[in-house]
Amino acid sequence: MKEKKVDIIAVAKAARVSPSTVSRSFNHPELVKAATRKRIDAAVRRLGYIRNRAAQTIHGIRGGTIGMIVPTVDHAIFAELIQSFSERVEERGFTILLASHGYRLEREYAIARKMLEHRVDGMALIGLEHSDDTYGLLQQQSTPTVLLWNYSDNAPMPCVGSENYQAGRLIGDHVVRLGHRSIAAVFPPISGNDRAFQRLSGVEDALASQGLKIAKDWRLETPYSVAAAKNKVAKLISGSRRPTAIICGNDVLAWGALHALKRAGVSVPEDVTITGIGDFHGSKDFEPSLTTVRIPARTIGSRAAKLIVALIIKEGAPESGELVPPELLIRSTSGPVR
Amino acid sequence: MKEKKVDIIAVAKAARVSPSTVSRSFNHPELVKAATRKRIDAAVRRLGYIRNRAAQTIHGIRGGTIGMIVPTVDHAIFAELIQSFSERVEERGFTILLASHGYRLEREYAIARKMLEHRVDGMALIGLEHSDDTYGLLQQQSTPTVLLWNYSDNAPMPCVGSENYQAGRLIGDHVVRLGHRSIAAVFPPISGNDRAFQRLSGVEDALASQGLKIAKDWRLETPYSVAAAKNKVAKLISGSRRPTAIICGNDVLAWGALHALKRAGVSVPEDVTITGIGDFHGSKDFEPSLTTVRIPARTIGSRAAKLIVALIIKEGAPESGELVPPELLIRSTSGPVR
DNA sequence: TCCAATAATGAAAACATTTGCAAAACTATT
DNA sequence: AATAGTTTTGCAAATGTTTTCATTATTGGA
Repeated sequence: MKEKKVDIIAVAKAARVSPSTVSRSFNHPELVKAATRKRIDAAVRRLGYIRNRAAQTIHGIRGGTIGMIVPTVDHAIFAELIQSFSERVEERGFTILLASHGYRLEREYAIARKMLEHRVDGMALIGLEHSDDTYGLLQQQSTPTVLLWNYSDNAPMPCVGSENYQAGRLIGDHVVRLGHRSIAAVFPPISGNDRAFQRLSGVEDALASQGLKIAKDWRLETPYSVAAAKNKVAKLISGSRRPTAIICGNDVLAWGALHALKRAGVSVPEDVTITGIGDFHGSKDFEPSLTTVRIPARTIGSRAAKLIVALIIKEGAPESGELVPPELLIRSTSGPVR
Repeated sequence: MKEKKVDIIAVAKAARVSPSTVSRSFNHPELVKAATRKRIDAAVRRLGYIRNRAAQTIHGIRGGTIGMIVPTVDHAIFAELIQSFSERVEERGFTILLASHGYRLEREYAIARKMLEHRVDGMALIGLEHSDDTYGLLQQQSTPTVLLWNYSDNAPMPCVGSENYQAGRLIGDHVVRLGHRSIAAVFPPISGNDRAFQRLSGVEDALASQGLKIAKDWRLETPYSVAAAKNKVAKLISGSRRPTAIICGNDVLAWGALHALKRAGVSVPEDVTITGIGDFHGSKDFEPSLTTVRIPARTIGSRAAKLIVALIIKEGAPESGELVPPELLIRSTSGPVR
């Protein structure tokens, strides 16, 4: 029966002050006498009062939420990114409103709109490829936005990330430098996924610089999963000709490849070189330890968090974004062609 | 300069109707004439108007957000859970407000409070172990809440998950049934982690039923990471005596163990049996394929989503929660003691 | 003790909506 | 053409806060 709604007025009554004073006691505590404040706090506790952010958001006050839209959360790499981003952003008093679009860009637009309805203070999107509608929406509302994961000098909005092209290039160069000429590639579908597309371009250009090319039937496309990659690669190596190197679009696919090879009794790197991209948790400790390109998700996440917060509270923010360079990690799964 | 704030009144003016009509056209479209609605829609588009959810939340209307607090997002298993939960919840028009507490229960309370300030429509927490304050808060505010991941008949709130004790028991029984007597365990820290604690209890009871016990120095505690587990296990097997089975608290730790063993040239399962818990993506396709207990994260996530939505929109919801049984998966890393 | 500062509080307007109720505009029926 | 009914619309009050401005209380000199 005590189900009376407890709002700031109820608190005011209980503390025998006016609502204004209660409000002030929250937002500008230095303006209210210590004794009064104590009385108010007591009332708050006694009544179990919880402030209504919605009501203050209405006054143009920041709500303290940042919208984040990712393709999916259950890829190791996004999970890492989300974690570091949200940690950093929480430290500064923000909470993230998270949603996933499953690689469907129209979904992304719809979600962004919804988040704007909730009056998020800022937005974080993955990658540089978004629908014109999405870009238009964000621009028109002039919502502080940061693009994560990918970096490009001429991105339409501040971005923090690596050049995925560069990552592909690094690994491609490494592989050709080892003398490989029969090279296969295993990549995720590239539609709606500019990261994958650019990595692949980087790899292709690296090969092309030596006049090399990936044969059509060695250009495998598989969903992001160990199982799928393992399958595809198992089939690949059972063929009559076998590549001497398999470049994978990310570490998860590389793990799949490694398992397929182990199962088939093919030794790595003696018989086949395998490479990944990403340097996910676990890649270093895989046996054999995976050669890959490190794209530092945690660093990106926390730099991006810092940037978006700066943009939101406008402290002469560097609107430009930040390039976090990828790094080639030569470990045990790659070796000279025998 | 067109920077005029565009609110419902601006739209009303542009469409030459009253604000009430605009509002109605959004919330009860059937009450406004088709022609008028069209005019309003046009105005909305022209002005780039975006509704202000905060202003409607104030009227007691549901905001369409569900708060979700997890220990961390970058553990494979939570990522999977979050993904399936959020997918299902988004289908029904909700968005999740996500935060992580890093296994610190006081943080969880603070976050929960903040989410309540944002007037989330419901809350989702991981596990059954929460501070009294948190439970009290949720109860007092009578916020629809669901506890994910763990199930217990006498949980104080509806929960959807598996009995982690049961999971531990299954794997423990399996291992002793294979004849193992020298058994080691590798588990994550159990403080603030009731899941891990219960799994371990299950395992211990299984062993105890045969009069077995895990030696103190074979009871390894390691953070959730392949690297850490690999390290610990490498040290373990280099000792003079070596266990014939290593039970790991989750699949990630088991992967670490497997890599350590491979590195040391110990064969699995001939020399040592390894088991995990969780059945994460990739465990089945590991070489050798990991024996584990499946705790179906996706199923749990989507059932929980369904439940919380039901609780929110009160459709005679089954307040009780749901038990999703774990399942023993005997694969290639476990075998009879030699 | 009185006055001027200064500190603390309250009243009322503002914020962007929704909604109950009443008025206005249509339709159909005679 | 008038009436009764029905559909659309607008007015005004309400929602839970914050904030500006004015008012009251307190304090420190003289």
